[in-house]
Amino acid sequence: MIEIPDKPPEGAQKALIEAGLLLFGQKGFDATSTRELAAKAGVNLALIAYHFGGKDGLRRAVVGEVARRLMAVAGAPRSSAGLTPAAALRRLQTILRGVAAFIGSAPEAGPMVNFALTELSRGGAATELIHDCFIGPKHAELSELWAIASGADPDSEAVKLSVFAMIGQVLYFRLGREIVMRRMGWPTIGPSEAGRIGDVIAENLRLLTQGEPR
Amino acid sequence: MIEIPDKPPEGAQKALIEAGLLLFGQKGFDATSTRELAAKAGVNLALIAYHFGGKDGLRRAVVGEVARRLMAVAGAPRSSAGLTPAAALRRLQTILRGVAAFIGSAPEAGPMVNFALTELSRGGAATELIHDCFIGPKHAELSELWAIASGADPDSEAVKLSVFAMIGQVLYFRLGREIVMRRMGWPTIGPSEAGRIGDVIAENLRLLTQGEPR
DNA sequence: TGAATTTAATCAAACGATTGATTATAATTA
DNA sequence: TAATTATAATCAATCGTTTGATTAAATTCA
Repeated sequence: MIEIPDKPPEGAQKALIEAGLLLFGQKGFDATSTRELAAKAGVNLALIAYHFGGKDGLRRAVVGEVARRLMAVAGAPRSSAGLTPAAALRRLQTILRGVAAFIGSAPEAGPMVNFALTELSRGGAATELIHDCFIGPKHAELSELWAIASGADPDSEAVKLSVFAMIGQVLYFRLGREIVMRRMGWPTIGPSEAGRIGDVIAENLRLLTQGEPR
Repeated sequence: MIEIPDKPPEGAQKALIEAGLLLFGQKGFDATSTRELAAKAGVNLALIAYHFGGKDGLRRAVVGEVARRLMAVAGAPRSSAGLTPAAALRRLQTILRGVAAFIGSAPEAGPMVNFALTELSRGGAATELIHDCFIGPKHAELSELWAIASGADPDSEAVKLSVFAMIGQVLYFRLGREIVMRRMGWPTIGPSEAGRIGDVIAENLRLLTQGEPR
């Protein structure tokens, strides 16, 4: 069972969790040794077992911390009742621009996204947790906004799938970072490039929600 | 250096590469032991060193095989000269529908996509290879089609980014498979579900390329 | 108050198990 | 014959974990 700490850990625990988030995300769980973790955290090796019961306990703690941060980033769910289609679109665009900026250029986003997506694609125990406390509610909120903006039914399959597709768009710019940089001829993806990615996503959003259905 | 074999391997080599593709994709490279690989391949342990020089050599061989298969799936690049916008859109939709069907429901797609994306996100030596012989040319072809369909400049940043976003859409349905299934209430993603995903992507494609620019 | 005890945290060192790799020899195959 | 595969043993290195000792603060008790 994975639990979400209500308050951020401190001291050695915090150092180990941060080292885990970084190294697990960069190299993967199995490629990271406990000694490496301890060294990166500046902490004694035995503290992994002491605080988390073992390496896998640290993995669970990292998952919990990721979930905690994601919830903090996402913020409290805002009601979209009474929004005009234009306002709903604007809010969608703002959210996606924020996510694109964070995911594209925030230095801590890389390991976090890598770690989370690896956990998800391997179908570990993290799947349920991350779904329940982040993706589930957030997807529902985005679907509602999408429905208002486009005039469709929020519970329709097309809307729900479109929202997933929209999420996938953004995530790929982190996952395929190297490829994108190479192909675009960008030396890096900084705030400026992330902003231009956000522009394209926002424009896509407008076209997808405002276009005439056939 | 990674090389692409011009003809598919046979015998023990083939068995080992297939085991590698499966296990590396499912559990990750470092989580897979050489003994596990040999057992899954039904082959003796020493043959990994004999044929590939070691575990990492097998990894390179798997990358080469993935590149070979991707090129086979992608097929020869077709010229899009002289296409009408409507025809370009149709071809785009057909390609994406095919990719969605393969990625969404083909059983061998999971480990392959997992493996390839892990290699890409870790920025290993595979990045260059997969980019040069698959993503690069394919992205150029798709950009050309997109440009014809939408009337934009194929070399514009917006078109190139839109094509990446389009690719990201499709990939996410494999990577976030478990999440999508859970949220959609689908027990699995079979040909039927993959088809409906393809429908949404194709419709999105139409809206994105045919919508009025602002 | 002052001594005794408990508790939590940290440490260096070592443990047994597993890892990838190597070796020599035999059997098989083309 | 030459290339390939199987068998089985062994290697050094590294793995995750455990151990017993040490430290410092908190608690209890006389």
